[in-house]
Amino acid sequence: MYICFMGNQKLYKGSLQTIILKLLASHSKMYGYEITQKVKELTKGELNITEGALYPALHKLEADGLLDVEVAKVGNRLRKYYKLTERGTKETANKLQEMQEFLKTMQHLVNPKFSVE
Amino acid sequence: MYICFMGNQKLYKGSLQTIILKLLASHSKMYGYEITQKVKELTKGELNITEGALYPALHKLEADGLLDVEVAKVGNRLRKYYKLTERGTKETANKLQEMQEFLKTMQHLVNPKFSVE
DNA sequence: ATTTAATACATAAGAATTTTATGCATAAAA
DNA sequence: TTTTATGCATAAAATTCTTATGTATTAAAT
Repeated sequence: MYICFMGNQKLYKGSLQTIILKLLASHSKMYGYEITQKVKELTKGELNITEGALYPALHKLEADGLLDVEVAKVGNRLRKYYKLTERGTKETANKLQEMQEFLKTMQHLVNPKFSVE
Repeated sequence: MYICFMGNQKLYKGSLQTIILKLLASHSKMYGYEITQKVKELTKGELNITEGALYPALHKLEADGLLDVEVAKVGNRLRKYYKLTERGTKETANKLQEMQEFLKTMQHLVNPKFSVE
């Protein structure tokens, strides 16, 4: 199921990596499907990460040495648990700082209070 | 000149249209180069809109009926002044609301205060 | 009992948006 | 007088995401 009904979904472009890293900084160990559900929950359904975006992103973060993977078998089903590497932890701090900067800047740019300057 | 040295430039992906529309809502009439300079000023150099992104974006907004264009000759040089159409004004309100929603959601997602839930 | 929905992974084609790289031209400043 | 700033434009490549599939197990609903 890949229902993306939100009109502003495209605003999230570029922030997926940061979201994943932040979640793993908070939860220490998560698997893909769990991440999608947690994001959906935390955003009250506003953001639905699709598998087509999530899995390639996880693979890239792993390839970049920011995540370690650990395969687990639950019942008869496969799970891939991801967690931050040391480098991943450092990079998370950087990305979160950049995100805060971005949010602050955008907040200022679109602030209804500022008019003609 | 297309110097984009900011590391988090990619976070702005998807928000260019909204930025342009908001500026035109505040300034009533602007030309392309002016927009790049105003954004650079307002963001203290954090965001540098490149021409390769700006001009196609302006053309698309015009094609979508959100902007009207008016050509002016200043000295011997050309300027294309853009302003919001009626539809553009409505769409700006929508996009700004979506942006506020996005910023609020992201703020919550990356808030350092929230940890394991 | 059996179909549907949820869980869990994956990838590939296409779309959208942006960066990078040019190109042209005028005006101001070094 | 060469460089920088102003002012427009487009095209190739990169990036990132959506959409569309594919496979398979488990739980829930009919």
